[in-house]
Amino acid sequence: MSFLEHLNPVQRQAVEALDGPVMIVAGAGSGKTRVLTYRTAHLLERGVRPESILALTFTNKAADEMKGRIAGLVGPASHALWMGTFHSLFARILRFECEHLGYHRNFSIYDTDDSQALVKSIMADKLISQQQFTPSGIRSRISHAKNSLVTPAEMLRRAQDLVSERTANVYDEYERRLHRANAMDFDDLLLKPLELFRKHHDILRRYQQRFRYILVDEYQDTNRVQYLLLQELAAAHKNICVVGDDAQSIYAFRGADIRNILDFEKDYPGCTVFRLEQNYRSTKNILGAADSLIRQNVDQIPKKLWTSNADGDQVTVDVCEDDREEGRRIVQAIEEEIRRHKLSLNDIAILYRTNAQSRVIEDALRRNSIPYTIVGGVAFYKRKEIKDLLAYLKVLANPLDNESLLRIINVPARSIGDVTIRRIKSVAAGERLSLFEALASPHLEGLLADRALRAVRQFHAMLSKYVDLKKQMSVSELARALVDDIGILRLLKEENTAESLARRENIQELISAITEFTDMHEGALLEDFLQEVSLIADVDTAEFGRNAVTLMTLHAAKGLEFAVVFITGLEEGLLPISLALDSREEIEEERRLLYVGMTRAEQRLYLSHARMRYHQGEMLVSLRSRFIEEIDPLHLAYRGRNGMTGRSTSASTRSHGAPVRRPKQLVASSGGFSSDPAPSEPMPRYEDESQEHTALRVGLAVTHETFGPGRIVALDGKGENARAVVDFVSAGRKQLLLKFAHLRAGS
DNA sequence: CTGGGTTACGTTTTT
DNA sequence: CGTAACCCAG
Repeated sequence: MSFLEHLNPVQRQAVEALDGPVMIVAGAGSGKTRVLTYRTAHLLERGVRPESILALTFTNKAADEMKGRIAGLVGPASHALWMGTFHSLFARILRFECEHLGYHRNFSIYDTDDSQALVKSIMADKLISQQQFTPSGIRSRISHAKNSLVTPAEMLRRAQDLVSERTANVYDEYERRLHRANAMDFDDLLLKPLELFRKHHDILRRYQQRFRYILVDEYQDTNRVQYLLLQELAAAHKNICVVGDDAQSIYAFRGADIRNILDFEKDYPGCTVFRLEQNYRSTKNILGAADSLIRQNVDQIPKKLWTSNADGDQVTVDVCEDDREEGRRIVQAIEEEIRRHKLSLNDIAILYRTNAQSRVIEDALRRNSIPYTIVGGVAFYKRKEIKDLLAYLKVLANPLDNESLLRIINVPARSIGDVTIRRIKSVAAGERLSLFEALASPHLEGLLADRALRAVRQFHAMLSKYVDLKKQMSVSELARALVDDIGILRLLKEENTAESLARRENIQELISAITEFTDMHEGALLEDFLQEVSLIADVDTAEFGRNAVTLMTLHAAKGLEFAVVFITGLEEGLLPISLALDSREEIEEERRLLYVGMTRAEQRLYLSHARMRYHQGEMLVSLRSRFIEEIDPLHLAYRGRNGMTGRSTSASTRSHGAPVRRPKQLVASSGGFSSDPAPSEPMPRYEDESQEHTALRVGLAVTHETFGPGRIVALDGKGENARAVVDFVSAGRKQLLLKFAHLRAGS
């Protein structure tokens, strides 16, 4: 086997130990993905059929990439592998088996928003105060209970306080309504298969026989239910191989249970453990910095990660006045990176703790015409117009889906208001009908006003028509016809705002996505498409290919790598985040999160913090994160403001600060940071930047069409975003976008 | 019932 | 700051 030569001795052993339980403790950047792909390829070469291999990854994208690499090694057999996320693979199994559990094959998948809407309406029905208990709080308690296999009855029995009691109450009804709507939430996609396996031993045996080899990536982030599922499936043959790194466990908040990795040796006696400790990704300085940080954690498996890579530069710590300066400095550093190291923009990532932090950074990038892509944020499939259209399709796929029906019953507005909806609900409850059926109930006559009744009947007729049509049409034909019928494109066109036009494009994009899906999967059903979109993660949709800087949360960065990484907002209250400050365990998770971010970097790493930052519209003063103090200063180079180097004043007074060894290479700066004069080579241009406003300067007298004569007091921004602040003689001070303002020189 | 307008409110991370 | 819930006039 030729490809085994590309592995170091431990990696090779891990690839070759095919039978029996195996745990691979894989440090950051230690070639874990390579081991997983080679191991899978090795299994295939040994004659194991691809359908017998179950490989669980953290994102769909990771699965696709791995499939691609395996295809490169062993050819198209890789397509038949069962490779994907826990949620998508078990949803697939449920499509086959759910009838054993009393569901129809066309069941809906409720995302977090759908679940929360359901919780909310149950609370409203039960007259539970939504001020006292928030729907989102109750929803997450229910989810937590489900993942701990606690039933509503058990929860009620154990309830010590009012919240638990109320939650148990809602939980009970929640489960009932989900089932009646032929719907499953995210948790059910794992719980129901477990229930299935436990109730039907014959089915379990079938799957045990099918999946003779199981591989699990990112094992440190599995939760209890996932662990139990694996236990059931692997019980017969014990050919289970898990790969993980306790230092990169960052999902405890959603139930990931570190015990799964710590107890693996106990659960599978006689298992073989391999430790991948050589890092191939980062420089010595980056790895040393990350390692000195993670050492502060008490809960961890001791390990020594090392690298034979070059020393590289020290990790840069940018001390900024405020968040806007942080943005400016990142821009400067990016421009410098590109110029000096000949990197392209997609070698660069900017990471942050919370999505809200992206805005300031985006502003800075946009002002300087640096293209970027955001992973997550308001993802495509979470946009209103997209969710609305998907809700229509969900109703067509599963007419029992009440939540989706409620979402669209009056979208676009068709005169079915709150009162009407409440009456329809009461008819549905009285006659034990789904909402969809209730729309056609004769009992609505006399109960509803004429106008409302007509609207309801018309709505029902339209939906019924498409429920019938879906049997004859392909999914994409159905979607096109539906969009036409709703007239949503026309409505958005009439609105004719920048926003409505963007929405129009989004809807058209969704239609192309559906078309693409139907082209790729022959005979695909509506529910197959809906399942796919329900389970895609933000990272799955990110385009890393195009020439742009990548922005994302630290969580989303897991599993990725970049030549240059910026981690922003290293401040107390932000990283570690304020909500995590009161327990050691939570702070340790924050520390691991930073560790994950730092170990994404290959060549250079920048950490930054701001002394002041806008938080909910208010300027707040923040302290430098304790995590910076914990990093061995040998690996750090500070860049203060105004050319000052060393620690900022606020930090130097902290009692924690042991005498600091002077970093070797302090980089002096004057406005910029480079100690050597900037090369005369021009800055790279990313977009066509118009130079048409260069004649304008501060102090120049100008005239505006409507505001009349005035004088420029400030200029800001570049290209499309160039702005001027002008003092007008009669209209006062205005800020204008030059693109629109058409200022003329002279008065 | 709709739409405009206001105010209140919140913010961790995500399959 | 940005969104979501809420209120009121038509």
